[in-house]
Order: sequence, then C-alpha cells, then structure tokens
Amino acid sequence: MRALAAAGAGRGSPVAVVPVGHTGVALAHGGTTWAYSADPAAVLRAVEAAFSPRWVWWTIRGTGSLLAGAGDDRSGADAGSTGRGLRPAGDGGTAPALCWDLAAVHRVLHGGRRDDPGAVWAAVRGLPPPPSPPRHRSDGQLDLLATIDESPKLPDTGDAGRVGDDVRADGPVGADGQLRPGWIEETLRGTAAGGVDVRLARAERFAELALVAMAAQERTLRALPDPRVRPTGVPLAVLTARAESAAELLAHELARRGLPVHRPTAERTIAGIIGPRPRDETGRVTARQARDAPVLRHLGPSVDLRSPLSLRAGLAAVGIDVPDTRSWRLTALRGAHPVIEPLLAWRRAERIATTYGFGWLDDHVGADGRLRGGWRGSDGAAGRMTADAGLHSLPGDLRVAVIAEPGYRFVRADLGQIEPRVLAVVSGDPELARATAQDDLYAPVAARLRVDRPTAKVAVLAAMYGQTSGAAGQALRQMRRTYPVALAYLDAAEAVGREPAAPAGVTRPPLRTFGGRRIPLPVRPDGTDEADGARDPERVNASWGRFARNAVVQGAAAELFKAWAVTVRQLLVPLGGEIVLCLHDELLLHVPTERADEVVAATRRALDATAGYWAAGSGVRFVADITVSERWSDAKS
DNA sequence: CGAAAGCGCGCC
DNA sequence: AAAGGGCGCGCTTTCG
Repeated sequence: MRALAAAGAGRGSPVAVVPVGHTGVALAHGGTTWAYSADPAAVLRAVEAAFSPRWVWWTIRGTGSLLAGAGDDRSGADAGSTGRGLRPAGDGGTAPALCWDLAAVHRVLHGGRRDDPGAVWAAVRGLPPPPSPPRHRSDGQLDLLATIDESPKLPDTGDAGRVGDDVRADGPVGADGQLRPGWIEETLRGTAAGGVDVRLARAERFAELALVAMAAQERTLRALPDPRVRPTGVPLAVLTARAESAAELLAHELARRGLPVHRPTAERTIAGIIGPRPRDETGRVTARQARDAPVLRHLGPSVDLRSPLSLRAGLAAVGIDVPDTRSWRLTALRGAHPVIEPLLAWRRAERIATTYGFGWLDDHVGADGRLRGGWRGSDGAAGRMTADAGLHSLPGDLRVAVIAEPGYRFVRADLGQIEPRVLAVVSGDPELARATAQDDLYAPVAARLRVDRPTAKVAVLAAMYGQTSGAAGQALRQMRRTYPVALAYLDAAEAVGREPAAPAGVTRPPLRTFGGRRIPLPVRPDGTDEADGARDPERVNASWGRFARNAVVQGAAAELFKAWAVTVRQLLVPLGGEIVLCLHDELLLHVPTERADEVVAATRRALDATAGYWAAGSGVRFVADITVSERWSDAKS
C-alpha cells in the first residue's frame, strides 16, 4: 500500500484491478503495477480506505466477487465465492465510491449488448469486433469473466514458477492488434502455464491494458459531437460514463442484497388469490381444473385457455369474433357475453399461479426473507436497468408483502413525470420547460392545449411513444403547434430511426441520447434487416422510427435516474441505509427507522445536485415524491 | 429433440 | 387509413 501512495495515488485517480480466481489480484496505477496472491479483498479494502481511487475494471461480472461483503453474505447470489471483499454500504464498512466499468462505458459508446474484453479492446483500437468468446451461460449472456467464479483457487504458497519467457513469448495482443482470447481466459481463470508469479504477472499486464482502454474511452467521450460541458468543466458524456459505471456497481449490490419480503404475508396474499398451496402434483392439477372450470362452463371442455389459438376459436364459437384475445380487447366486450368476466378473472389468477405463485416464492425468496434476482445496469436498447425474478413487474397486489425489517423503514422516492421533463431538457423547448415549474406538469399543458388533463397526458405520452391514433392523434396536432421544439426533436429522432439506408458511401452520425449513449439501430441497406426481412418494409421502418423516438427520451430519463440513484447510494452509506429496488423512476430505500428523516432530506439533496448539473441551463425543474412507510404498498403514489 | 418465435401480461 | 416505447416471464406453437 505504501508503494501505491508513493506512486501518487489519490482520491479519484484510476486504479485498475484484475482478479485472478479468488486469491489473486493485480492492481495497476500510472506506470506501476502490483500483484497479490493472498487475501486480495483485504488489499482492495485498504486501498479504498486510504485513497478512494476510481476503480477500473473490465466488467463488474467476476470482479464483483471481490467486492462482496464479508459480514452479510447470506445471499447465495455469490455462491461459491469466498465472500471476502469491500464491505457494502450499511454494515459500517467501506463501499467503493468511484469506478470505471470498461464494459459499461463501451456499451454507452457503441450500443448493443456485447461488452467482453475482446470487444472493448478492439473498439478502443479502432479494430473490428473479434469473434464472440464462448458462452458459459444458458441465457445467452456473454459472460467470460464469470468463469473465474468457478475457477480453481490459486495456491498461496509453493508452485512458484519462473516469471519470464512464457509470459513475454505469449503476450496479450496478437499480430492483428486484437486481444488474444485464450490469453484473456487463461489470465482470468488463473490457468496459464507456470506458477503463481507467472499468472499474477499476466494479470498485472491485463490491469495495465485496462488503464490504456479507460484513457482511450475517455478521449472518445470527450470528442463526441455536442459535448455539453457541465459547470464542473466536464462534458456530460464523461459524467454519463461515470454514473453508468457506478450503476453497474449498484446493480451488483442489488443482486446480492435483495428486496425484503415478509414470507408469511406473501404466502397469505397468494393463497387469497389462487387458493392454498397444493400439497403435491395431484393437488396442482386439481387446483388448475378448479380455476379453469368457471370459464370452460361457457366455452366447453375442449378449449385450451392457455392456447391463444384455441381460446380465440372457442370465443368465435360462442359468437365473439376478435383478432386477438388481449385483455383490453376483451374488457371492451364486457357485458356482451357472460364468459368475458370469468375469463378476465381467470387471466389474473393464472398470472399469479404461474409467474408469481408459490413456486416463484420458493425460487426467489431466500430464508432471510430477501427476494433476489439478477440485475443489470442497462438494457440493450435505451439503457434502462433490468432485473430478473419479476423484480420489475411485481403485481401491485403482492406489494403488501414487501415489508421493512424490524428497526427499518422504507423510503420510497419517485420522480414525478420524469419523461416529459426530460423531453423539455433534451429538446430545449422553452414552452415545455416553463410547464415544468408546476408540480403537475400536465395541468399547464392541458391549459395551453385547451383540453382536459387526461387528454393532455395522453397527448404527451403519445408524442413520445409515436402513437398517432385515436383521441391522442387529435391532441397531438395541438401539441405540435404549442411545443414545436420538443416535437421537432422527437421527429428528428424518428427520422433517423426509420431511415432505411444512408446514401451509399455516406455515414451518418449514430443516434445518441442526451447523455451520449448510442442507441442501437439495425443496418438496413435495402430497407429491411435480416430479422425483419419477411415483414412489410414500411411497417418495419415505422416501428424503428417509434423505437428511436421513444429511446431518446426513455434513455435520457434512464441516465438522469441512474445518476440520481448512484448519488443516493453514496449519501446512504453514512446513514446506514441501502437501496433495495430501482424501478425506472422510483427508488426504494431500506433505512434505519431513526434515520428515515435524514434519508428523505439526503434523497432530495441528491436530486437537486444531480438535476443541477444534468439539466444545467435548461430551466427545467425535477420533482420527487418521497414517503416513509413500513410497507411498499403503503407509500402513497 | 431443443431452440426460437409468438402471444399475452405484469410493471415502468 | 392506420400507425404505442422498454423489460422479463411463462405458456404454446413452430422451426431447424
């Protein structure tokens, strides 16, 4: 550690880290590298405590196991990990504050999902992406670094090989300039030929390359068109990169931490909807038949309610002709036939039974009463966070079971009308910016459009989603006259999205969000892309147009939300609180009861600080609704 | 046979 | 004339 200090590490200075299995780690800072083969997590803790550096990693996957807390690793989410690492916020230890996730920043710059080290390296070198590394997971995620979680541990002593020839003769970069896939894998798994010293020396080299890649990414971010330099002197895209990196860290913590769920309440709630937990397979079949019976009484026993095809035919047989069987379509036919009502009830119950039933509880709620699923800091489209295990689609009925633990409260904070406010910022529409002065933005919009509030809301949402039919279409024309700057911004995005092909030889700048994230659009040289080749080209283009129109708003909103969330994450550390859920425009915090008021204030401060730089100069106001409660469902919305 | 697509729906 | 974005999940049907 003294060596690191001597080398000039200080708060915010980059320190790259590469794990080698679980008992080896290499750090790089400036022109110096260090390798450790014993208790690497302790090394990281000490460095964090002493310097608060900006941690640089190729990706949180794999590296994250080093960050797992020592004291409360009860999750199973890091099963197989030795569980030693930087302590998470809330248990009195240190949480890494600053980081740079090369994979996350790569996705910001280039779009898409691919973010393995080989792809990141190729991009910073201006090379074409190399072939994808082998997949290790059944879900299709590229997950090379995760392999270290299953790798054999490095012995701490003995087995000391020669540092030397085999390292130099087998370097990381091939003749084509690409990282050598085998080298990456061997380095991360710690399976390179030779002893501990050899393997750690390789990791040192990999850490040095991480610093090279980081510098290149930051240069690229600074060189993006329309730099939007913030009051701190830093372009917004660089701030986006930092926030997106921290969001990956937050996602990792959310996956480990889980959402508090009161199991008995959850069991009772589910039973109240679909009946008691079946004892065995026979019981399950019986319960299923009992659910189906009230509907099949009208349709006959041969109809398979779970097959849309069969259901549609069955409905037609009783005189109900529908193009599909979606519930909004059936709702419109309420009263037309006695089957509709029980069918809709069946759908709701079936949802609970299949997706959010006892099986779901057993699969995802741990013995500690925490609902856990995987989290990712950004999706492949506009960059929202995603979560598994139904964490982002928990039915309202089940939220009564999300109960704070004894001595704790939830602080629920959600951003009001974030998307239209974001639209005001990114488009620079002065009239829409004026409307954001109100707590309820739709009130002044309704006044200006001379429609009622519900119509105004539909019109605004329709403008952002690309809907033009129905009542929304009428109000949309009025929107266009009243907020021409905002609408022109959306129209421009749509035009890029639906443009099937740039003129030959002309490359257009890619579509980016306000914060600089590249929005992935398919290359369609002849008006279609491979996946949609069979579909009507105009429909395909229109669809991509709507996607782009929405993505510039949804994506920018996601960036502001995440920048806010990671700021809250930091402010919660000294208050002993934790973020337990991120829901696109809403944060759920689990905090000591006696600190709840302080957390509320800190959450507001975080929004003021974040919006202050993110929306600097726009005149746009952001508002948060913040409530304290014991149950998620009790927080007013 | 397993993988992928399509449907429908929960949430935002 | 019509044209609604994103995600994950479980089910059925179809593809290869």
